[in-house]
Amino acid sequence: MRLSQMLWVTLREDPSEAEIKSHKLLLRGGYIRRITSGVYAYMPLMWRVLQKISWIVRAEMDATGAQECLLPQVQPAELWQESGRWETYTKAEGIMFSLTDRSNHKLGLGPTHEEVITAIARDMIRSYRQLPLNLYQLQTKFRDEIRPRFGLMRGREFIMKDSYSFHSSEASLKETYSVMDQAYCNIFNRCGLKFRAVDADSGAIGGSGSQEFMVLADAGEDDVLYTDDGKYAANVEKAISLASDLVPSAFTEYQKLLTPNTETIAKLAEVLKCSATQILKNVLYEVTYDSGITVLVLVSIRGDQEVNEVKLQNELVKVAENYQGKAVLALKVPDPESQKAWSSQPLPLGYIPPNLDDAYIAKNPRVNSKFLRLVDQTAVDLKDFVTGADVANYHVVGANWEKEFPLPKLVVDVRKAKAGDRSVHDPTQTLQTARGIEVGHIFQLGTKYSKAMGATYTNENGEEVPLIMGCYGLGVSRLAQAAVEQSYDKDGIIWNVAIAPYHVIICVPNVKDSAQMAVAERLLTELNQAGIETILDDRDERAGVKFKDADLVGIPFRIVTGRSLAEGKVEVVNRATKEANNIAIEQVVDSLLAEIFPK
RNA sequence: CGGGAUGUAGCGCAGUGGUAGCGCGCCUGCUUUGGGAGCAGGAUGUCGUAGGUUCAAUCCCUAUCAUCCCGACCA
Repeated sequence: MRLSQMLWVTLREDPSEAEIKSHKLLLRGGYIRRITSGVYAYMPLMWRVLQKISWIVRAEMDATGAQECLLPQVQPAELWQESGRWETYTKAEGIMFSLTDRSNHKLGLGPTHEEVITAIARDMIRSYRQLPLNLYQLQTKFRDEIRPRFGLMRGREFIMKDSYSFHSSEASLKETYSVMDQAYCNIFNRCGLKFRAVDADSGAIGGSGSQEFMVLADAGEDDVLYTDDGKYAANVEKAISLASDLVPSAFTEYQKLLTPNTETIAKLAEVLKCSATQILKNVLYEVTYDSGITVLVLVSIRGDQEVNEVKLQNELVKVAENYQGKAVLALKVPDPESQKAWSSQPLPLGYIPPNLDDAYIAKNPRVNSKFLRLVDQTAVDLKDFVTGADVANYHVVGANWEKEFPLPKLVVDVRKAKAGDRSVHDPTQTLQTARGIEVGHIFQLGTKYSKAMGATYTNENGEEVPLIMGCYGLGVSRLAQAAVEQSYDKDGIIWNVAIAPYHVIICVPNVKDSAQMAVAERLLTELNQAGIETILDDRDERAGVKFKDADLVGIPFRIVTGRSLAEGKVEVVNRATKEANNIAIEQVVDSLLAEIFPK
């Protein structure tokens, strides 16, 4: 390929729309163009990178015995209604693009493919003899994200590898799950990424065990907690830890104290000269179920701890049937405006007790007449604690469960683990924190979808039972940008050889010098014939421009057919190290073969 | 969905109640040819869109659309 014939435009300055380095570099390097929010065109260089990653993914997936297929992007609402996800994926914060066809049928653009694959499995898998089975596809996914951002990091249209496995036993599922775990590690290693596998929440996809693969980078959207011994790593959404020790309370007598201007725990602890661990914090949430019922949730938790909303949401899903629902549509901390909508009188914000009276909300038909009261495990052990007095500017001290306040019946773990906490597996280890970009997520789904959609097979005993499933996702386009986020310098991108759009770029300092061009043409042919993907910068530009552009796009090796030609040599420069060597023209191919495909 | 910001040439940005400019890029010519060259000449704009105020609006007002950022943050 010759650059003079390629549609390729680099930018000197950072586009104002980009915030993080990888996004700026991909735009400046002419790799991507934004078409609308969260939707990008992949230009020729980008497409080569994506293809490289795709081939690595295919190779590793095929090696596990998985089979590639291609499922439809246009999916009927009926399938999603069967699984129970149509509502949660299209209403409220739902992320599925949905549409209606000419005959008034509802359709959705596939954000994921559990429904489609389960429908196929239901039709095609009849016997345990066909199991286990693992199908995968590489395809564009559509998700109407609440807030697309950072270029390919969170797009509304993106490329994903997803696979789905089917089993006749939990043991078989776990075996494939662990094979996928290994395959993912192989993929990320081959792409040259620094990553970490972490315990994860399974979210709306559902199921039991799940693990995320995080590319470590400060621009990542996820917080990862881990221990230095390498034995524990988890997404903060899922992470567990030991809470700090409870400081015994000095308040032995129950009394009500005037505590003005202590709406926050920090101020209260300062005024009362007590530890935040002795305070019982009562946090109000507003949850809306898919049944349309809104419930006000009062979470009591130790003052020094915070609520993990993902864990809280999982608890709320467990009790959804009490409110005729199956799923949570929205969960939020109500702001003063929405409080007005349902409270009969102003709430004593900052001074709320765990037994906040249902009378505040009982008269409003728009919300459930009673608070749903939850208490976090950490708060159950509190003695002689401090909490709100249900009146502005007053707190009570020396309070106890079942004496002044009834202990809520629902005891849950909704505590957010944080850096510095002691680890559960080894209390001498403390949790460290890092930012990560989620590029892969593997799940043990179990029978959630097969049961909902009636995907069964006949087992050894002649019984008809639901298929046991696993699913495994990998963000191809996100991985590409994550690789950039992890590997660049002041001059531009530094691609790993395995996923670089080309291995080598030949820069001709002066295209009007026929000797330079002749050598460049010869090397272009020889290198490509040797399997080294090479591009020739034959544009009529000055050398400096070509060097800047070559650095910006990050091709791993640069050949310069310049002044060293006098000695029958060309200069070979390593993009990552900037190391330059003059190598005899005849030896260039062998030398680069050794660098690019080391034994 | 809430909050904030921005829409002016391909990109980055100025600017003004009297019909618009800078840098880079682009085109032509000459010179130059190892780290985004120099000189000379040139082209490019419904000033996001729609209303309103005004003798006059890119500028002021209203609405709308788009894009980006922050938040779904704890009593």
